[in-house]
Amino acid sequence: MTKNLVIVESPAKAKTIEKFLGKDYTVRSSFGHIRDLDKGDNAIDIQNGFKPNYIVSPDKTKVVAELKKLAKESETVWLASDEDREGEAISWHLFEVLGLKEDNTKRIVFHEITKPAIENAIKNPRKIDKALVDAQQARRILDRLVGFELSPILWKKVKPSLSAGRVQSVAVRLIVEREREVNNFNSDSDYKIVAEFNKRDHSKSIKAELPQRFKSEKEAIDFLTAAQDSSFKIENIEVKPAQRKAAAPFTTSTLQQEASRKLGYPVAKTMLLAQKLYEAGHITYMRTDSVNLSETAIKGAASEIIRSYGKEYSMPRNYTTKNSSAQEAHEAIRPTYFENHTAGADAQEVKLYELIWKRSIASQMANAELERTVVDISVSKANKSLRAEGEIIKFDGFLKVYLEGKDEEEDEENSDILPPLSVGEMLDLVQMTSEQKFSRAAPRYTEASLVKKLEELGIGRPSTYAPTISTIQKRGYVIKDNREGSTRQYQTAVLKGGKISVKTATERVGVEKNKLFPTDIGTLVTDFLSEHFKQIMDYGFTAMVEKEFDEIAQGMIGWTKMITSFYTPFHKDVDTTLATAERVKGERVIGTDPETGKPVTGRIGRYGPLVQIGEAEDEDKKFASLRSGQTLETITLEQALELFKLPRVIGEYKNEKVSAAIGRFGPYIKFGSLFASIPKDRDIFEITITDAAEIIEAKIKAEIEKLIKTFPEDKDLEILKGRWGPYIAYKKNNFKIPKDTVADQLTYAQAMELIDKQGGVKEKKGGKAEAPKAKAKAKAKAKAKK
DNA sequence: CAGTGAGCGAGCTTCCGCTTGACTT
Repeated sequence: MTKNLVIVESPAKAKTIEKFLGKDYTVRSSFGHIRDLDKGDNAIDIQNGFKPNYIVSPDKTKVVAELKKLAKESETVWLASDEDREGEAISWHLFEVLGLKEDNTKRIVFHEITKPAIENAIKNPRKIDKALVDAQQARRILDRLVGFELSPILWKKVKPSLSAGRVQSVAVRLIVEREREVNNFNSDSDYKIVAEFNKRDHSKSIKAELPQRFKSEKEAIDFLTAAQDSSFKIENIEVKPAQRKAAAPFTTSTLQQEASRKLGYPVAKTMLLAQKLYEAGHITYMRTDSVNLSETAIKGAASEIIRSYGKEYSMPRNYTTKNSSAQEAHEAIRPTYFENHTAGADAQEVKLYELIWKRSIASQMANAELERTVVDISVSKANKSLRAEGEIIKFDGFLKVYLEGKDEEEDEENSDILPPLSVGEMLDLVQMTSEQKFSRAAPRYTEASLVKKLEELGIGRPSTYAPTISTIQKRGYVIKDNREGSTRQYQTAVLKGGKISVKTATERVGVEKNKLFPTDIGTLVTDFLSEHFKQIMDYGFTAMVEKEFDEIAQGMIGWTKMITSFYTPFHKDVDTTLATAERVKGERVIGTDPETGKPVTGRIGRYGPLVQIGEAEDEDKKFASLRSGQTLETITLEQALELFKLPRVIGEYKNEKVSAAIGRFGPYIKFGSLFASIPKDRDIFEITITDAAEIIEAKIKAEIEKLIKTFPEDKDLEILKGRWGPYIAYKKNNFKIPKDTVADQLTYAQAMELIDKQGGVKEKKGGKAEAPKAKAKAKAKAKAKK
């Protein structure tokens, strides 16, 4: 029997709060939402005012049963879910499902998990805000309607199992459009002049740059020629104080960006590690859009800063959230205890904690005081001056612990420390260089920079950024990929020792690592949706409906009215599209095959993008799959024709035919029934039989080494060596071997016991990726029999 | 894991947001 039952959303939070409240209070968690729209077609009764049919989520039945029991035994139930739209809805669903009574149910909210905040909340209970709940219902229902009416159109018109939605479809669109920008970008170039001078006494050197750039190489060389006979004089020195301010403490989005820039973590990894730090009590909640810090936190940071760095480094303050879509139910992400400079269970957690600690501490530290110096150096024979810039730090302030990273490497800044200089001083030229510089297209998105963009557009929430990124990759709309880039020539000219030498140099361009690229399906679906559902694909759509949700929350408009006025025209578009739109295959004429004179076309086939020689009705038409990194939109005729040169027979080895081709996992060599991947540094078209033999032998050796042990008792049982060390393979299932067991000494009985302990052999479920493949195989076999 | 690319066409897929485990390679 408990007097008070408090329900929060997260179990870690429940644990902390229970400590604050004492023994009269039992604190439990709902583990987020407990109820959702039913799965199938009867989730929303559209005819009947969009009446939602909610069911308790299958994985929540246990939690709900327990909460129900506790609620019945309690005098008062305190609904303490988050203070935002979703949190209010969670409270309402709890009220409904647990069968609570108005007179002993109290709704409370707090933005920070501190004792005063919670005590204050208990003193100021209120009722469930039904208008806010309605806003959430509108949000939920709109998302379901959009997602579950658009996706089936894609199944019919593009490909089965695809998906579309308010958030994901726009995320893909961003990537598709950025890719087109990059591919259509016409780079132009100009010429940058940099110079290095010595002081007359040769004590120090100074780097300077011409602030303007020249449009042509001729102008640049003319300038160097003028400089050849010039003298160089300091005309002006300007010294200005400047300040740098620390960045605000982390939100989910900025944490993901910074962990990506500084630690190279994908967003999902950052969230996983942050979750662990949170559960261990090291940091505050990691899904937040707020930069707010509690008073306790600000005080804690200040005393830690004073203790570690001194009083002059402390500058307590709070930040305001710029993003208007923020709901601010939580604090910023910060260490729970600032005195812990390090925390975490493994190296990766430790690094993330350190980042959070530094960022939070820095946000409470003094501004850095700088002194910027700008020096103008005249060139006597030219009507232009060079500029040298220097920066010195007078007081480091927050820079002592932390500086925010940047997304793009900018041109190297010449903000060195300048030596003492005086106006009128003459300088000696060491050398002056003109270099051709090319303009760059907007950079492709990384996972983290896409999150940043989505947040700017108000699309998605802290809890969904990482899942959205993973969904659009899982659906095959987007892939995270690398590009080796290509070389480009550029012109340079150097003036040194009174002579000008001109030369052509090369640089590497277009190198990409872990960037998001659209696939052909992603491009196709984006174009299709943009054509038929302009409104949903509009970058401002979410912001617009958010405004309406706010109006619902303020009681200015009923939620069914809002949904009706959205749904009526939307559903009409759905019907029209279903009835009139052609099935899309992304067909494109690439060119003509010079050998046969037949057209070469590209399109999306059942198994992905392909190129074809010959018309559809041609008996002898030929197909070839595109290689990874190639797209229908950008493939050239030359590249397409290349694809038909495979599979290629290399020769014979040990009386078996050896051929090379490209499969799902890249280039491979086939030798009898053996497949061996071709290493990345070998070209599939140039590989010789000697190279092939080497690869084959290496593969055979690896296959033998892979097999650690077999058992006479059961030939299905094998001990294999995998990427993560030894494991047990049995009837298509894999099982772990405990670390303290020596794999090659396992007996049959021990192995079977391990299998049993780990749940035994299960029928392989038709996983999403597997099912269609298995089906295709079965079909291919059926065909072969005929 | 790997060479297909239509077609009989069953029955399935799918959204966004709130939370953690329970899984496997």
